[in-house]
Amino acid sequence: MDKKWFDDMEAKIPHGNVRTRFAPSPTGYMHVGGLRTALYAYLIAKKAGGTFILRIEDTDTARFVEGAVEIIIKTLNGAGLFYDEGPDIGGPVAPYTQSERRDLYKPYAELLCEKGAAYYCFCEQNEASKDNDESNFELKNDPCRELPYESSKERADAGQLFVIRMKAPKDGETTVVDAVFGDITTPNKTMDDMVLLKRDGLPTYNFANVIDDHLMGITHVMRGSEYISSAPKYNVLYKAFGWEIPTYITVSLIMRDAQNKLSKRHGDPTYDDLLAQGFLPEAILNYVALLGWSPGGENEIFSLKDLIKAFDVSGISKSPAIFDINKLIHFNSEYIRALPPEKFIGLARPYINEVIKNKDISTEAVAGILQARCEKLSDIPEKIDFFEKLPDYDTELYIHKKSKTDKMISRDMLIEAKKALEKLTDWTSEAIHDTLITLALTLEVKNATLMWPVRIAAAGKAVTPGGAVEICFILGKDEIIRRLDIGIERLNSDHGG
RNA sequence: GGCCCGUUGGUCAAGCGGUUAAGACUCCGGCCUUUCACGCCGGCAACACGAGUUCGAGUCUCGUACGGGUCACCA
Repeated sequence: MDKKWFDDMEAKIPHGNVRTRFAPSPTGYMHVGGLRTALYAYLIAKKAGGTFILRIEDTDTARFVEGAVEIIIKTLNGAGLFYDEGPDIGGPVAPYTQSERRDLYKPYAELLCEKGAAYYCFCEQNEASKDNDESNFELKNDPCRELPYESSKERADAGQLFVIRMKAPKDGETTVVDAVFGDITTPNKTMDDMVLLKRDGLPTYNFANVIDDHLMGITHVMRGSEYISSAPKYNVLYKAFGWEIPTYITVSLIMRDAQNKLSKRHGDPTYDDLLAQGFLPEAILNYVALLGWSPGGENEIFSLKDLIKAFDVSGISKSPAIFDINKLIHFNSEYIRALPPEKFIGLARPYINEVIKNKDISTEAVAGILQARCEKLSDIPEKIDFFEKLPDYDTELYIHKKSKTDKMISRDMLIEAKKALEKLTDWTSEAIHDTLITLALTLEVKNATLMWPVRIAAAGKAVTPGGAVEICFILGKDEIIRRLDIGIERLNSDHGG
């Protein structure tokens, strides 16, 4: 490729103050760690008023997954991490999918060969190094490394199959500067001649990354710590090209426990799994932001907007963090409770309708008693199933020490409650409440002595969302009278033997 | 095995040479209350270990141990 071509490429590079990218490989799902990387990259860009870019790294043709790119796009948009440039929306350095950029990489690899910083390698694919022999870690000297450039080029041009490898320095050391980890210095002799361009003509991840980060004008490169040992090699490439090295921001892994990182294979939930389990995107984002990053203060609740303001690279932790579903649940219930009621009703409706088919039962009213009481939306069905159908409960439930009830007392209370409620024409929460409270007063029993049996008869469950009054109201007069009768009947027959 | 990185309660974490070592989650008490939940009050629980440096070390240095990452024509 001639010099002009390279110059043209250079000329196209945008020079924003801050440009970050999320560069996932389309695997078919988004894991929690990926979401966090995307979030941090987004935050860094937005905090600086910069540009956030989505780039798809699909140079492994063997791993093509149908619909995987759509999942990534859907996730990012769903989480509110809107990118300014990307495969579906384009941008100044399109395309943003590496497979569509395939012809860009080879000229750069060849340029490196020409400069003597890389070489054509004609060896058979080395299957030995990818096997499982754990004792074989030696860096081998590639015989093609010493081949003269001109003759290699001729062989390649003549159609002989080849890969292009980087010529790693043998002496000295390389220092990588990382915004999180500081300076990391490694001896160059531990660097291998990594493949830049594969036999199929496509670049390796490592090479494509360097090329595209440069060509897209990326200023801050964010990635997981699994790439930290490759960073010295990136520096060698940048140096060979004479390009400016971006700011590296390396984040530690998210683990499932002290030994293993979070993985779908081990059954750890992906982002979509979490959504399906009834977690809110905002809660997931908030939790994930705090996994490996600390704002310093005592507040833990951050909207995306708040995060943009608060985020700072200096708060990123070097040590890995264990994903704790309990804490996520905590965030989720906080977010659910903070939702405007109309919003909550909308989210809860499908879960409520799952078990409640009876049209007389108000979804809004059920949602009302639920909002403060659910940690995940998926908890809803089992909490409210009794509204639809009175469970076949045990009369032992009527015995409650703190409320001073036993079966005898409960039966009497139900009879009194039935009488009082039957007379009630104005079926509102207030009216039911007043009626029952007045009744307790008249009977000279504590509120609980009356309320407990009524609630048990109404719900057939020891634990319910909401109290006797709310449940009565929601079920409606007819149904309550019917359930009170059932309760009385059960207690009678229970007693009579 | 080489190279690199990490190590504050069960978990997330604050802490940047002098603190009674924050806070949150979990768990356990108590209060509130018509159950539960919410809310409020309280409690359990930590600087991996060993040498230095220093008047003084969770904080600095070096070792040790443990854990992780990486060593593919995968990303």
